[in-house]
Amino acid sequence: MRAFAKCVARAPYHAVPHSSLPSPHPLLQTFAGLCRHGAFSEAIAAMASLEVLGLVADSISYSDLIKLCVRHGAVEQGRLLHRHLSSGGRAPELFLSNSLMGMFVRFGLADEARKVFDAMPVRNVVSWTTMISALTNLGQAEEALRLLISMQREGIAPNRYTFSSVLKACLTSASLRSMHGCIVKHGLESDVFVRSSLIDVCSKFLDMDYGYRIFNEMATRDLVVWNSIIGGFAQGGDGYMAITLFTQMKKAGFFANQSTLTSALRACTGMVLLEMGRQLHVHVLKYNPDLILNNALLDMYCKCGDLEEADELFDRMPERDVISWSTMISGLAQNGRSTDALKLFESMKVLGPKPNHITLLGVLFACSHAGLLEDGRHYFSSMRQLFDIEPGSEHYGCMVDLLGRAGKLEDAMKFIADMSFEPDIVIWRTLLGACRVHKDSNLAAFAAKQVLRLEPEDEGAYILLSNIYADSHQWTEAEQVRRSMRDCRVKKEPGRSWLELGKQIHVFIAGDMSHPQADGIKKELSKLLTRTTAMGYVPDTDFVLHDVGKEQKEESLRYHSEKLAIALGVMNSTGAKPIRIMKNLRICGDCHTFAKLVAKSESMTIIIRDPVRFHHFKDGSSSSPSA
DNA sequence: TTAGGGTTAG
Repeated sequence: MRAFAKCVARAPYHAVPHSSLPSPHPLLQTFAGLCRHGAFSEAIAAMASLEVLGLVADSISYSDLIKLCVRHGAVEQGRLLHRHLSSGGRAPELFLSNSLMGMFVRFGLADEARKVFDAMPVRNVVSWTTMISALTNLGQAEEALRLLISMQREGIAPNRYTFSSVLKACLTSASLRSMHGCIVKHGLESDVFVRSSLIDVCSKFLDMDYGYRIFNEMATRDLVVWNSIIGGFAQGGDGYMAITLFTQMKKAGFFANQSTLTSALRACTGMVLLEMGRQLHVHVLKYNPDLILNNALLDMYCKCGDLEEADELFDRMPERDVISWSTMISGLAQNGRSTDALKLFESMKVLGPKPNHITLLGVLFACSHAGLLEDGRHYFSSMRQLFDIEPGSEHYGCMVDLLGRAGKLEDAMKFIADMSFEPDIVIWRTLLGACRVHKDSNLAAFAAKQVLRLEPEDEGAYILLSNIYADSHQWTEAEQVRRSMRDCRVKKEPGRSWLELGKQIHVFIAGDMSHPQADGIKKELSKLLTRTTAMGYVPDTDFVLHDVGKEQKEESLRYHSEKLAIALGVMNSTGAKPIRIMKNLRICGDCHTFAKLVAKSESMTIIIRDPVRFHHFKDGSSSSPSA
């Protein structure tokens, strides 16, 4: 009733008789009709005639024409329209200026949007929000925040649209919290759009406690909010939390969309949960998965070591972008199929999109892990010439790894010295690792000092340095390093291996026999040791770095976490599926040999993933030459 | 006429 009364009140009781109004120019009527009916080219042509005659049409027609320019992606015509509306040096009216800004933003022409904005004599909240949103999307955070302050100085209050946009411009946890305070002051803290932005920004700062609190305080949630919180945990590395929330979301009655599934898959990838990833794949098949979801699925199979499934998916994908190709190339390389990775890169050069710096990282990784020194040099030197990619520190790191593995420590050192920028900690760590393998304690000491200069609490450097001294039986020096480690309160992260059996995850720590089936595992391990010893396995006590007796060393090797996991895997294996084991530290040389022989004696496939790569053991051979 | 979520490496 109230709406009806309003209409009546606005009705033109004293309308001017038609005959007394000047009749509009016929061209204006034609122009209005063309705009209203979407006749784009004709409307633009008519606009040129209006210009010649010095006629100005009505705002609704111009607004329709702006929408048509956007729909047709017609940048030049849009500019023409802007010029037409600004003719005579006057700014278009507020509503039209806002629309023009929106049009330029959609065309990615923020500078031109800014010109419209600056020329406006009056601006409303939409004008300010459009400009702020354009700036945040361009990463011009400071300018966006400056505009937020200016608009308030001019007496315009930001609304839910403004805050949803400007939150991306918070670059520190502190600025996020102060912006949250501002949102509360404006009474907008319960808006779902604002909250999902808040949660998203929290995840960027890895401040998920704060994000989770905001999420929990919400009375009503929509799918995007669930996606923000699940995505936040998945990207922040807390896969367990992401999966838990994914389950809760489904219980709350929401249906996962492509975005949700992408995050859930990322969580599985992070935790190397192949079985759960496969279950999600079944879920994905209900949709027509888009490129991003397929890429996430591809990455999950690669990172979980199921290359057959990854290969098949890659072939089946209806569309592949640079991420798909890079994922597959790195996946092959990480799973020990470097030659296939390089073959795929060669076909990408012919059939695929232009490689980017990440693609080249995968290629160099493939070379370094297969010891393909010359290929590596070739690809590295071709980066600039062929692909216009400037090598970054990661690419240099791969080259140092490649030279280091090949035992060319001096070349690696020279390579570092020739770098145009300061070597970072990763490069020094890589050199240090190579020094350990090739037992160059002098260079190792130098590299370790560089690492500790950049990161005084780097436990890896202490351990590697101590290992080098222990390898060369310099026990006093080894002990000295361990003592400085203790002084700095740096502790060695314990080796941890885990495997999925059904829906259970079994975790083992070196020497820890608290597993409920510990007795069975011990027996199985003895059996496996007897069989592998008969095949020539000799415990490689070089990998035990304490100054202890031979028997003690062997005892310590026997219960390395990956050996315990292998034993449990063999006990529960039907032989049909590979045994998949994950490890938090790099696999040691002794366990590498042991796994290879167990795979042969038991006729099984064993796949061990360490933080750097996968090791596939089958028929007594391995995808990796050594640890 | 203005707003929020998902993919490769590290």
